Amino acid sequence: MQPAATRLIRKLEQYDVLSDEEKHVLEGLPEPEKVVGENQDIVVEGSRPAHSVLLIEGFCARYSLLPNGKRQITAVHIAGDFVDLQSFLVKRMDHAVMTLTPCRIAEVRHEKLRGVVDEHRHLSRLLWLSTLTDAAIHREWLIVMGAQDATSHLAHFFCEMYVRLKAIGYAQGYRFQLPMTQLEFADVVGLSSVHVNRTLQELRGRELMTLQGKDIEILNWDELREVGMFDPVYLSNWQEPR
Amino acid sequence: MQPAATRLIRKLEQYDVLSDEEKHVLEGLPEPEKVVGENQDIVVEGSRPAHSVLLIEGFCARYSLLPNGKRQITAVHIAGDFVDLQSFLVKRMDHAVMTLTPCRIAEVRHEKLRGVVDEHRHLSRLLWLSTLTDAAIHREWLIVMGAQDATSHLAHFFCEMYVRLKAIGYAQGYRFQLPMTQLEFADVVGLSSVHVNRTLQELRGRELMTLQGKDIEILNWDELREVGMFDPVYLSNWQEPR
DNA sequence: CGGCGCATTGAGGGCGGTCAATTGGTGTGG
DNA sequence: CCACACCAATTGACCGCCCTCAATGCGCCG
Repeated sequence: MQPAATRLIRKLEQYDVLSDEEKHVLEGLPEPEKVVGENQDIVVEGSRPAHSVLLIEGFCARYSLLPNGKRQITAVHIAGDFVDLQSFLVKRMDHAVMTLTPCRIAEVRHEKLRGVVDEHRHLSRLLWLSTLTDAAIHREWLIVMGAQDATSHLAHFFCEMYVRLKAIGYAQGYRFQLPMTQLEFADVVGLSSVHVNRTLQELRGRELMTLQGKDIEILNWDELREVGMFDPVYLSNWQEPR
Repeated sequence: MQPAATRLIRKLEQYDVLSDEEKHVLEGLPEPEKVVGENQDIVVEGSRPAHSVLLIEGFCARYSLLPNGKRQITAVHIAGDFVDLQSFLVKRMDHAVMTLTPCRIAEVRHEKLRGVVDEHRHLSRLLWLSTLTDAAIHREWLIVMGAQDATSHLAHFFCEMYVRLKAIGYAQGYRFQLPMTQLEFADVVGLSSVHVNRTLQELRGRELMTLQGKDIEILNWDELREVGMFDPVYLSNWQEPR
């Protein structure tokens, strides 16, 4: 079994148990792995891809550029995420996806995906569910963006990334790596990088977390959660097995 | 044919042509219509509904309440929208849905939906697509929320609502009804109602639009679009027929 | 060693928030 | 028909969060 399929299987097993046959079907799905450097667009706005991208290793961001020159990051993707599964059903990309780090990716051709979705009801629902989880994260970001201040917003973001990274085994205790610059944080939370910097100092000063380069340690999970008003249900809200 | 099914069919026909058989299947889906007064919760946060709600007539809002006392509206739904289709696959509602006006709704039981989705690949994809359109709107709201100022944000919101209402025949020329209070606008755009009020005065003062009570008229579409950096592609970005 | 990108700091300003009062429209009961 | 209650819209005053501009430090790499 190639690693790309492993990733995909593990991803969908988050949602429900897979039969051996289903796993076998999934193994045939991804194309051979590719390696991409950092700060590269892997999906271009306005394009009309014939495949979706499965992220095997690394970090990516979905983003849009506005006429006023600002960039808004609308999602941060980690290993195992289907970065643009929606492009399977949607005509044209209304945003771009770039790598934040060097990445290993595998493409999944829509043509093949179509076959799997049409033939395997259960897998089809799981893939649908995976886009619904994306939407749930979008909604949560919207809530935080609209109703929380800078400190709270950043706290929430770090809580979310911690939970998601922990879930795929990318955290040791309360330590994890988040290879993003403060400018990228700023484009996630809709603040200036200057203010992000000051807010990070506040989070450090309150001894909620440390952040040096890419290395983060959460020092006080309970309080960080409270400051960020973070409730992780939106991240793992799928139906139980059947 | 009952009106509820008509609505659902028209909704999916936005995405692709439906066969007579498919239409027939959809006709059997909605339960008898219900009427709900304004400011009522029709989906409760934390609940685990056995049906999804199809909005036949009226306006609804998805919203979340935060520990800090604020309310964030994450979506505004209009006639024809499937208000919580995602609850079909997601365990528990992570937000609530309330009526903004008196509404006519029809429930669609998940049990029945499951049958349709399993038996009809094409309909299944169209329903999936409808949740992807919701997600696209979420992303767009995120972008606007994070990267545009108050004037621009409200202009964008009115552009979006105009295009969506126009598409279902709810606008005459550049006039339409949007039965929301300024406080509700505020909870959409993440501003205080005081500032919304002042921003509306600016939009009026620049002769971009009028707004008296529920009645809106767009006076200068091109400039309103430009101010709001509004590009409607995200609203109708689905694949062509097949 | 020099260059470059990122982090950090300072100063000043503006957008939008909060608090509070007033106006106005609408529905209801006397 | 008027009085009153209630809710939405509006206005004013003041404040604070976050922005912009700009300079400085700092680590990494060629």
